[in-house]
Formats: sequence, structure tokens, C-alpha cells
Amino acid sequence: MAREMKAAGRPRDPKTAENIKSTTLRLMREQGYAAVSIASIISESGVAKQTIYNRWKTKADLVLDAIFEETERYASAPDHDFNKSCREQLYQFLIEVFEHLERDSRIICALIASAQEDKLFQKSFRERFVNPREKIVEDILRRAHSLGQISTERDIPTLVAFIHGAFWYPLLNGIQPDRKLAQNIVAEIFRH
Amino acid sequence: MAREMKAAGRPRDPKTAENIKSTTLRLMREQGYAAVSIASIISESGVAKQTIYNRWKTKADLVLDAIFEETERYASAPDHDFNKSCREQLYQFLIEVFEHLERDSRIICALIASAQEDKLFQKSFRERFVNPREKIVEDILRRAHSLGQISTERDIPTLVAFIHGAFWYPLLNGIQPDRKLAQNIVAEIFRH
DNA sequence: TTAATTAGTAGACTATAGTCTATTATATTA
DNA sequence: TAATATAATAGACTATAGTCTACTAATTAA
Repeated sequence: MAREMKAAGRPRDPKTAENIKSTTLRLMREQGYAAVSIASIISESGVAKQTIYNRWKTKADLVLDAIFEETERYASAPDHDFNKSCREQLYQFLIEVFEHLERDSRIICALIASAQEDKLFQKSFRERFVNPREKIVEDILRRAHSLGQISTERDIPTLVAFIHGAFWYPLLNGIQPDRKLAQNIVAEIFRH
Repeated sequence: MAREMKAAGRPRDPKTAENIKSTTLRLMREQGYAAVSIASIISESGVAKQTIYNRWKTKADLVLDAIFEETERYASAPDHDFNKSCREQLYQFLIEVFEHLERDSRIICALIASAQEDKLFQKSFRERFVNPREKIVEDILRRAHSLGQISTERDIPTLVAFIHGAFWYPLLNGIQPDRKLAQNIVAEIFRH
């Protein structure tokens, strides 16, 4: 039954979550993940601590949610523009990801860090952030396979790991991926 | 002047640092990075808190030092056995790294996590852990270049990032790199 | 022997993530 | 209207990394 059951009890004020998330995102971008305390989010947004912990399990969980609306836009599949080669599509995707990272890399790296000590959060981060981006690259490569733009002998999961790893690795070592890296990645993936 | 100047003041007891490091490594392997508190290291090793913070800046700094003696052995260059192809050398290196990771991946991932919120530690981790491993792979690929085992057109820094990224990426997403991954990596790098 | 210097101990203190409890506010249902 | 359930507030409490200060121990240099 898809009844619209209205839960008993006081309903959540939708403005409360919006307030907390936007305050969090703003503070994070101004000061970075570690520098922003839950206490400062509380005092800036004017809510009680328990209101935050009623909705999110941890600080990382809140921050992931706060940047999710924005980040998911960058994980939208590129137009299947058939004038563009798969190579161009991959390049375009990487450039968009790198531009996004230029703004939020500190926060993303902090979330990857948090995922190392919280397996539940790791799963959540994987599902919401990692998997969608993996799928886009996988789709591009599969199309390239079927269009004969890369050899059918090559292993797609390995290439996907290569591509993502190739910018995660410098990122986590404090190096911003740039246009040159994107060019080098596509050149290596699509070389004859 | 390379005078053997003996510093004034009470000399450090070399047993103290050894005690702290071995206790730390043992506890870390038993319980993992997050589960081991500085307090537990103190009570197990019997030293004072300040004794630890006199020598190491942070918990991560201590842990890096504690596993360094062991990990650096796995970053030793492989024998330049000219019976072995570069492909085999790379495969051997990856297998050794993966076996090492099987034991200490939780700790290594926690150190990578710590590096995200402490740029000084990031630099230290890069110099002691990342760079030596990069160099080994780079050397193998350069030799492969000059021996004609891979095309001279291919960009070595990009390949190095591919190789390391290809196991860092699954590792940080909670997936243990295995033999199959090592095979796929060398197959992709050394394909004709 | 004395002064200076550094190592190590002991424990109070700070900052911060997260938990717990009591209280008040706002909704549904009987 | 009364009972019940959940939201939100307020603030005490816990655990832990790291700092600070006072003290004692071991060494060098004068």
C-alpha cells in the first residue's frame, strides 16, 4: 500500500535541515573540514546539537549530505553527443571533475579520510559519490568498446580503476589534477 | 666539521623509543589505528605522555615511524635480474606490495587519512612512504623504455600514477588488491 | 662541586566529536 | 480534550588528542 501515512508526532521542519546543510557547506568552503567544529555549525545555524545528531550519524555524514546536491550534478552522464568521440567524452568528463575538485578537493579528501575509520560511512560514500562516477566512465568505455574506439581485448574494470586512481592518487598526495593530466589519461587509454 | 659533539643534558634512552614504537606497532596490528589510544600506548609501554610528544608530533607521526622499519623493506628495489623481463619485475613488485598491504592496509589507510588533515605529516608520509615506491616503479618503466619493452611514446609519470592509483583507489574504497589486479595492471601497461 | 641543559614523569588542562537526559513544542489519533 | 509520539532545545557528560607546567634524573662544562 502506497498510503501517504503521516507519521504521528511533531513533524520535522524542512527549513531546519536546509539551514544546517547550507551553513555547514558555507563554513566548510570558507575554512575547510577540520577547522569547522560541530560547535561552530551549531552557533552559526542556531540549532541544538541533538538536532544535528538526530539526522546525521557523524560530522562526515552531515558534510557528505551538505555537498551531495552539488556534487551529484558533476556526476551526471554527459550527453550522448554522437558527434563527439568517446575520447572527447572522457576528456570532457575529466575536465568537469577536475574543475569541481578545484573548489571542493579539501572537503572530498577529508571525506575519503573519514571513510577510512568508519566502514558504514565508507559504504555510504561509495554509493553516493564513488559508484556514480565509476559508472559514467564505465559507460563511456563500453561504448568505446562497441564502437571500436578501443580494443575489445582491454579489461574495462582495470581501465576504470586506472582512470579514477590516476587522479585520486595525486589528489590524496596534495597535488591538484590539471588539464595536462586529463590529456595524458585519455592519450594513454585511447592510444592505438 | 663532522665533530662528534655530545649534546649537553641527559641523553635519550634508546630503549625508550624502541619500547614506544614496538608497543605501538603491536597494538596497532592487534586493534587498528582508531581503536588504539595514546593513553593505551602509555599504559602498555609504561612511559609518560610527554615522552611520546617529545619525540613525535602526532599519533600519526608515531605510527608512521613505528611501521617504517618494516615498510621500507618492501620498498627496496628488486634485484636487477636480467633474466627477468621488466614486466615480470613490475608484477613481482606489485605482488610484494599487495602481500604487505594484506597485513597493514588498515594502518596505511589510516595514515593516508591523517595526511589529509595535516600537511606537514602529508609531506613526511610522501617522502618516507610514497616517493620510494614511486621511484621503484619509475625505474622499472625507464628500463623497459630503454630495452624497448614498452613504446618510447608513452608518458612514464602518467603510467606511474596509473599503477599506484590502480591499487590505492580500491584500497581506499575498502577493497584489497589481489593477484588478479596485479595481472591486469601489468597486462595493460605492457600490452603491445 | 655547581650551573646549565636535556630526558623523563606526573597530572592538570583544553578542544572537540559524540552520547545522554530532561524539558518544551507540535503534530496525530482516540 | 486527552494521550501519545516525535522534533527541537539546553546542557551535562564521556572519550581522546594534544598542550602546559612543575618536578626529578642524568649528563656536560666550568
